[in-house]
Amino acid sequence: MGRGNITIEDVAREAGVSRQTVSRVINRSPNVSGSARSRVEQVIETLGYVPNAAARRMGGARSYLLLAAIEGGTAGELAGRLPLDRMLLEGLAACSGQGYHLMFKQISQERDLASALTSLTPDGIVLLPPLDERAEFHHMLERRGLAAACLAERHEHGRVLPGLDEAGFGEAATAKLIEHGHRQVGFIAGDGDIVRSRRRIEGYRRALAEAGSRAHRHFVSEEPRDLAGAIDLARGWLAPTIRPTAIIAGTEAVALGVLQVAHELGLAVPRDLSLLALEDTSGLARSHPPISTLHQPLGALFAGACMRLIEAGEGGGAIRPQGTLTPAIASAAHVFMPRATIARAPRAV
Amino acid sequence: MGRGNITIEDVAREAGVSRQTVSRVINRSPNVSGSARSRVEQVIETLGYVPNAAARRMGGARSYLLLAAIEGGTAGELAGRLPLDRMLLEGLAACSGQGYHLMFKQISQERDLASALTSLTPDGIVLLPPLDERAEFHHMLERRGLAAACLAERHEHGRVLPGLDEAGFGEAATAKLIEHGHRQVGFIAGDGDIVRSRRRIEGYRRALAEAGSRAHRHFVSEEPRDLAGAIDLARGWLAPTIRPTAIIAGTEAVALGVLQVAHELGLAVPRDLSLLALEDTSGLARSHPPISTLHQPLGALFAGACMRLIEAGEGGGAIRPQGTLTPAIASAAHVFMPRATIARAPRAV
DNA sequence: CTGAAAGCGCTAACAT
DNA sequence: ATGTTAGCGCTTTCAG
Repeated sequence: MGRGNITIEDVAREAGVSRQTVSRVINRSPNVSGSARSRVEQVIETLGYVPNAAARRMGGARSYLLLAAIEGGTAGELAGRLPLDRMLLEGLAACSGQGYHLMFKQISQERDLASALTSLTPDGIVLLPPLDERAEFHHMLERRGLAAACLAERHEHGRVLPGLDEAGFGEAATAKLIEHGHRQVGFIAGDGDIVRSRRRIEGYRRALAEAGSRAHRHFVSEEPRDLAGAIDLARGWLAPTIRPTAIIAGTEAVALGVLQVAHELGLAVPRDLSLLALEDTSGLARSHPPISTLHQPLGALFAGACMRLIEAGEGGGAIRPQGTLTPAIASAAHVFMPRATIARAPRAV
Repeated sequence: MGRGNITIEDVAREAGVSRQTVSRVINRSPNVSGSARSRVEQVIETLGYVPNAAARRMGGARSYLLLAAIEGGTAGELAGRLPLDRMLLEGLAACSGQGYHLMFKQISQERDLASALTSLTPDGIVLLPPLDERAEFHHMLERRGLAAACLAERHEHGRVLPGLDEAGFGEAATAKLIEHGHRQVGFIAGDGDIVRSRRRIEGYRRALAEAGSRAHRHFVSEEPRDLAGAIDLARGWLAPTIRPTAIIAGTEAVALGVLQVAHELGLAVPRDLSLLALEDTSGLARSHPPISTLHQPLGALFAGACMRLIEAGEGGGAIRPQGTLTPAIASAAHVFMPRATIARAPRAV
């Protein structure tokens, strides 16, 4: 027994069957008689047997390991890019529910990916943004026949591409306000991923242009704003007579800042000003009034990606290449949290 | 070559040595001639060889895997307890720098721990709070001869116990304010881990009592406060003539709330009111004025715990039991970030 | 449906 | 200093 752990051998002996039968039971092979199966399951329970993951992999089968690839950079640099804490917890829940393990790894170059793959031989890999846009990575994975997944897919030029649809996200947020009669909609980017902010603004512009508004020429702040920056900007926008009737805030800090300025200026929210935040935090749920959000549920999207990878693996023993992955149906790309900061636009501006 | 990966065998053949010599090179064994070593290293580089982690474990040696045990619960429940995103990133950096892998796992009961250990056979395990106080877990690890580490240790009743010294943390924060002449120091707990908040308050009380103050009888809020709650409370405290001259805020939200109330009431910060937050976030660094913090660098503490585990393993081939772990010298238990919200107490209250 | 044999890639232990 | 041998625990063959 080597290090004293209970092995498949122990279970086999105790149950009076061969190792192979035990193996079939733990791998849910159909070719096991009911009696043998129940006996083995009984012994497994009694002995508290747990298969050794490394040995399992060595047998040449699945590794029951999923890899989540994070972009390179220090903790400080990556701060706020992705809600890694939620993704970790929700991904863990999805994986361990299926008997899978989950491991995160920072990947900068192709060789990092190659090392991780040969060293760990995962059954699948989730390319977290912005790695999901690196064609080289997809190629390498395809070459190795490894299942890959992204948080979501976007539709562009009639094609389906990997990556979050940030433009669509910005568009949807804007549409939500337009629905309520707003035309003078402002957009303030928060600090975080600048690239993603830009894309959201594209969508915002598109939606406003289609609605015949020109607000996107005056009321956009592309540069990242923190609380103080948002406050400064909001004062400039909201004090004049001609002002936005609704503002989209990229982050919690921006939303709180705008809300504060509205208070200062005596603007009632949402009567005089509607407010929509693009991330969902506890602070927003508890402000006065609580702030409505349209956000990407990245934790759920990540868990969904893990599930798809697992299903792809379970499918036929062999792991299907990335192309055959089922679409991200598990969770919506964005979720609206109606709270108390969206109302119909006032008649005149 | 099985799945097409380069194995130690390929390297050995190419370098004209035995597998064992290659193994010795990658494991930094001293018993290799310079010529053989350089030849092997050359081939490894050329072929891009990376050892297979599973096979390495199977060889009976180290697994080069560290496990971080998180308490059970959903992502929502655990929100804000621990800065898992930072810990993940900083831990990853520490581990991968040493050729180690890092895996997080939620552990609720003993059997979860047992499963994780037999399934993954990690070389060491970090018990994240509050798991670090579960004696059963320590016992199990000791029984298995597995190295364990916590984020930090605390000193209590003359004994060294696992776990963060939350009381000492609260005490240090209070002392910092007392140093500046404050006696009327308030404490507002944020939402998050209630148990930890309580302990901090213990330390806070102790420090004030020793300084001969009775402020801790009036100006303590044990119950978790969010932004709105903090604002309500702060209004009650700061409007009267007899009021705290300094406030310790458990979280960012609380600190920002207090600051807002100070503004409302025309209290200058820090002239009329000093403010110290117990967590360090970008929002605090950017408020007006930026808020001073005394915080636990949990990311760094976690990375330090990983390093200690790795060193313990490297030490003598066999992994040393937990008792022999070196203390957490890598990083201080708390870090003071002087910004602009602490000043000497006003003369009269 | 079940068992026996062979081997995954690596490293301890033992030789040399 | 280096090579040889024997597994680690499991799963894939391939036979019954």
